[in-house]
Amino acid sequence: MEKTPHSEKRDSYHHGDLRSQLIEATRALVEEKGPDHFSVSEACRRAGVSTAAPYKHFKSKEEMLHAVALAGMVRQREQMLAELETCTPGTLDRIVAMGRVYVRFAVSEPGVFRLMFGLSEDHADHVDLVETGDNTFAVVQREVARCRGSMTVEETDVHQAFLLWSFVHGLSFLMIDGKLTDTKMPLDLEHVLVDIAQRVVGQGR
Amino acid sequence: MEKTPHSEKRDSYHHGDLRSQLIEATRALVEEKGPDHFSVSEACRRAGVSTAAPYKHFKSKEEMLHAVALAGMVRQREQMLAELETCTPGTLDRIVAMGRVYVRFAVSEPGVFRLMFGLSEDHADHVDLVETGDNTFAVVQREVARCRGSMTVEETDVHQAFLLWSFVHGLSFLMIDGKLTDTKMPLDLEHVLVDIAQRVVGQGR
DNA sequence: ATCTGAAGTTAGTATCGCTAACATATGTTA
DNA sequence: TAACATATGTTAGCGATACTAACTTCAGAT
Repeated sequence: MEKTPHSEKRDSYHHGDLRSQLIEATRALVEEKGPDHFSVSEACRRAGVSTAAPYKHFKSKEEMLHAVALAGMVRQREQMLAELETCTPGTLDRIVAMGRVYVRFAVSEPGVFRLMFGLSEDHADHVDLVETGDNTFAVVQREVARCRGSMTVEETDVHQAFLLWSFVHGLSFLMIDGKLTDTKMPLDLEHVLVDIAQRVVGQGR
Repeated sequence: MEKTPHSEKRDSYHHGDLRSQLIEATRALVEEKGPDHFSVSEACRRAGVSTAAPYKHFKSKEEMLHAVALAGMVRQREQMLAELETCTPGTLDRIVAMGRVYVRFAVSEPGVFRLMFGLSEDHADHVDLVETGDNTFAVVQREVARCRGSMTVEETDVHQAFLLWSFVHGLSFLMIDGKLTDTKMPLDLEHVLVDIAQRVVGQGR
């Protein structure tokens, strides 16, 4: 009674793992075609089920995309924490590392990144998305405070963390939008990240 | 033989001004429903024509959205140049003013702003979009150079202009995505813009 | 052994993007 | 002025899509 991996034919009427396989199919399609050209039908074809099946697990197309977006935020956060492990505490290195992860994620998963931020969906009413985002942002704030040698987050830390976030967020979008062709804007990412970290965190205020 | 304004019934078989009215209807709908919930049919209803009519003027839905995006970029650029008129040359004021316009545009026309940047469409192959964007960016570079007291744009100016652009771009997206609820992040936009301008342009490198 | 509910299916609806074929008006030219 | 060519509308229809309703399958609890 082997379970069906990916999109192969089932031997049993029930699928067994449809929800997570639909999420994976959705994620893959969002990357391949872009979030605005994703279709539920195609995800169904990949998962090898009828087009009505998803509605036993999600109440709409939007909810499927939402699940993918949430998984993306969690992944992004995990990558961030992992990268932090490699840097010594209280240094600018850690700020730079977080920015590197942010941009790297956007570039390697532009479809999901757009889902997480670029869509017109009002994310404000999706509590889980907001919470995960806040959670990640809190990590940045903490690191900024530590650069100051403080263990508690003050208002200046929030301010600086916010400047950093805006910057890497914009940088990520510009990169995945192809606004930075190598010809007209040769970009040394590492250099830029260090530069901005110094300008923002390196000199207080 | 009065021409039909907006979506009222025509007295003649031909519309007379369909192309521009479709663009306007598209723009309005993109704002109201978001770029991802725009439909050609609905634009047709607004313009008071059949659903096949647009295809005499645009070859696809994408091209309609593209036209709206382009118009948006032009509008944004015009607002920028207008605002510059009000500031004395060679001052940080001008940098701040451009940032203010950028963010203000995004906030007041989030739908169009997302069309201009947030979509997965590969804008790189739409020459007109790229050119308009480059054109606007060149203005920023020039202003940065002038802050240095130089009339010619050097590499450092390009670098700094790029940092500024990334920042306001990210800030704009975070704002329209509702990531900055007033409660958790009370944002004094003007203060933030001045701060970032000083950090980036105010001290060379 | 039966019942119940979760998780599939088929079939069908409304909407959408787009095309083909046809209709109408307008401006050019004989 | 009449005929034609062209631009710009229309209707009708196709295939894809999101979603629902009603039915089927199957596993687990009693």
